Amino acid sequence: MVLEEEVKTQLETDCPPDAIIFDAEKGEYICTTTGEVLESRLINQGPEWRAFTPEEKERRSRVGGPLSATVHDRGLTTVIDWRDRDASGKKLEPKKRLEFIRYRKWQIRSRIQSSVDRNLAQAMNELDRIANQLRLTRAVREEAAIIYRKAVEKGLVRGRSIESVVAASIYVACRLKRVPRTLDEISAHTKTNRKEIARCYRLLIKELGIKVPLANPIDYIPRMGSLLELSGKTMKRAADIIKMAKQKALTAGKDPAGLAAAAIYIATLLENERRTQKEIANIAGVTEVTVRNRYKELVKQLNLEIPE
DNA sequence: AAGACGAAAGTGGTTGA
DNA sequence: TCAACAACTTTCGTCTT
Repeated sequence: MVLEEEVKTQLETDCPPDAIIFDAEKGEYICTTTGEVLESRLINQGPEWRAFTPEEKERRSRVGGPLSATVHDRGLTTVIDWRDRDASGKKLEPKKRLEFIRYRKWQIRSRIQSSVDRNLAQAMNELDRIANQLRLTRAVREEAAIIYRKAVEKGLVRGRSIESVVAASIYVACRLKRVPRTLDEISAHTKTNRKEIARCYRLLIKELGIKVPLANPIDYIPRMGSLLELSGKTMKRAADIIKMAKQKALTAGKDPAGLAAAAIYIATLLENERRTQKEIANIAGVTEVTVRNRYKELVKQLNLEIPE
């Protein structure tokens, strides 16, 4: 990506630009000489909406950010900070300070300053942070925000860390929107472990009555494929293999990521775009052994001919 | 030397009594 | 709550390219 190349030259470091690699997964720039993580600069997908009708334009083109479920108060207000400091961080003079206390009081009165609000404010921060690192689309974020809101309203967050419930909401949103992210990927960006997030995830589906479509290995292919820099043809091939496997009911109970990995491995062999099992396994978040096992199964059951 | 393969033991999560 | 169980991981030795 051109953009990333540009960023490399702007990073404050002694590393030569061509020694820097970009980890698209984490959104980090890493220096290959020192192993140092230089900066986690991510493209923030800002307001992006279009007006289709004149009325819409009228309504939407007024000042202020877009309405969004990912901001706790839907992005409508400015918050006066509780610290008695000005923008540069200096203490305010006593007189000014009193003034601000007055302002703040009014602001608090003018909003419903419930615990729910405060919880949401913090949660939406977390959500944005994690979603940024996972490079999730706006649609997924909105979905996650809505799910989280419901969870708060149902009192499901009490006794659990905000972060883990947020992470679980994101996971649910990903599943619903068919954006494959594994629990491991999500937990890698949080302080909580996978187990806790999985527990929250189960709670969410149960309590909110959410029906989650079964994870489909095919959904993993485009992303894994692009990380491996495979051609579209190879990805198509991998998808076909999964389809065949599904018809033969070979997919039940198997880790979808492992299946996708195996299908990709086979496709690379068939299309002569060889990748090692290790490369694929790393990206899929499974081990070589699993790739191998699935690969063996698939080849056998589908009677595939693997060229030398 | 790196990759592929497979056996064997270990791990974490689910299920069912 | 516990044990059985399936899928997956870890580890390691061997074979292949």
